[in-house]
Amino acid sequence: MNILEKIALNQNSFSKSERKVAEIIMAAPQSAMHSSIATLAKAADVSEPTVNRFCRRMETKGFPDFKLHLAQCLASGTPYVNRHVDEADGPDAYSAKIFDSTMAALETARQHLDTAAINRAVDILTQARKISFFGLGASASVAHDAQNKFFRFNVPVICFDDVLMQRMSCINSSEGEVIVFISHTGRTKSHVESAAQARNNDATVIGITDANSPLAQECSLVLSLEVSEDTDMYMPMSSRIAQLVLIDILATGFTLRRGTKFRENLKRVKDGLRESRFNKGLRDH
Amino acid sequence: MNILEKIALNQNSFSKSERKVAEIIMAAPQSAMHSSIATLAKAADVSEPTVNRFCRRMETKGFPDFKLHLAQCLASGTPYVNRHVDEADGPDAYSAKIFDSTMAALETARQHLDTAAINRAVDILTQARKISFFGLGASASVAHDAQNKFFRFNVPVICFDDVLMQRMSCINSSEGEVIVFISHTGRTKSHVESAAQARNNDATVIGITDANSPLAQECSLVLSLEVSEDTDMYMPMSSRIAQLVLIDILATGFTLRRGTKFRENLKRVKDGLRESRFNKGLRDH
DNA sequence: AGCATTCTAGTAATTTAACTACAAAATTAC
DNA sequence: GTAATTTTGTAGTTAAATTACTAGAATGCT
Repeated sequence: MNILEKIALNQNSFSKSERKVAEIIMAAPQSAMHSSIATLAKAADVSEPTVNRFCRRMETKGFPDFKLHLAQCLASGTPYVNRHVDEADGPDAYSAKIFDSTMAALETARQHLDTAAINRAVDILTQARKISFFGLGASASVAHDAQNKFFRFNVPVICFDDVLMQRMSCINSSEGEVIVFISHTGRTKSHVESAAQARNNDATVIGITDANSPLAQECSLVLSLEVSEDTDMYMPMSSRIAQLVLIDILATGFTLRRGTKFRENLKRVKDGLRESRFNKGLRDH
Repeated sequence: MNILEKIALNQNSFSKSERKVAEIIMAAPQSAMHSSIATLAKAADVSEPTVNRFCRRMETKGFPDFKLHLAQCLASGTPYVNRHVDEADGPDAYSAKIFDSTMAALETARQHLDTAAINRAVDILTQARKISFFGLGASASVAHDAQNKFFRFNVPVICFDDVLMQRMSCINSSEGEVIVFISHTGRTKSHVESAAQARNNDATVIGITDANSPLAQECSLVLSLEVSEDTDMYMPMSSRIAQLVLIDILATGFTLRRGTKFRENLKRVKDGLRESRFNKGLRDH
């Protein structure tokens, strides 16, 4: 937890002078960071040891250490203590909050990433005869994106965002095929059933989903994304982004595994897009 | 520029003792951050003022200030100075690097965000009779995602990832319609032409694209995303993520503008998804 | 209500860290 | 090889942070 959040959280349990210190810091963390203990104490109208005690209560070694913590949590842009979008927020506020919560989600996702599982997934994908990506709702666009990425690798890849097509595809699946199910909750009935079907046909099933979900039970390999509390107001936000980054990681692992020669393919695809562009066309859409 | 990069950059122009200091810091920035000037001086086998002078040369106010800078650049996880994926990288390394570069991209995107433009875009979207999202290639999945989000708002929304459908749709467009073109480069010929067509029919054209592109010229409003150097190896990565976050921001702005009552709609949509789930179904896919 | 106990805050003293001024050594230029 | 300049270190100074102790406020108990 970052230090400003911690201050905000404990605000109730503070004593009178501690609250004064907290307020001064919260009001202008940037300037608090650059103040000496004496300056800050004067600003909060308390004594220096009070400030010091405050720092200690926040589980830091002392004032200088406290400033380091403060610096770290101010490092990434706006110090929004509360990442939840509020009704009264203007464009500045809600934009910053959404960026904040997205980045926080990515940070936790990174920390909980199981690179061994990723490595195994890359193994499986590189050896696949055919790769399918299945997603529904918000996860459908992630599946589309995955298709777009793996399509460039010149491997048979397909993407379905439709329950029936997914089911049919699973019924006809066979050994050597890899099916990647993308689902944040892992509780979509049709996904669970389709995954079971595919496993039955000896296809390999990879789940990008919650580790403790019914879908995870049916998978040969689970890539779980621990995303910090979804901040979304009734909409998937951070989870989706984390899934996309995971796709990027898998795609990168894939190209690295395939070696240098293979990467020339990618360049060809990219160059091939040029003529559909107005000059300067060096990048993708 | 972050302070570690700056040190790495100036490494050549350092004197003998300065280099010693630099090396100690680069080798263990985390511990340097928590050291006193005396400890660090001893570790580098130089005198204290040398360390102090080093800090000043790095354009900081002194040692404590230097430590703050250090803290800030160590704040977001691993201090990978080089974020580019290397052939020799293992799963740990490339995963970390992709997370790093994605987050760095979001950080720059946030800093360059034009919230006034966002506010205007929200204005336009809330008043639209019909909203269309157009994307091709990697941007197609962003368009799909946008559709998924705005669909929940119970407004007429459509998404095309096909050149011909996009063109036809533009030909039939009229006043009151809003068309959002998503394109990283803004140089896709068909997009530019379709946008011009739509403008001709008095439809409102919003571009999520490069501000200095041909497409931007044709737009009523441009939302540009300044994304730090794309780290991708022949594939779009960070740009896409930033676009999605922008969609989240627009969607959030939309719901806020529509007010509390409107938000009950969203809850209904969410609750409606329940029965397609195995118990515990509180979230989207 | 009054006394005691505990918790809180401030003063003053101490310790520690950071910085300055100056001098010596080393490097470079001529 | 000497002078000039740059680099580095020593010693002293100042400032900042922390500790120990004491006064005051709040709470609890009889």
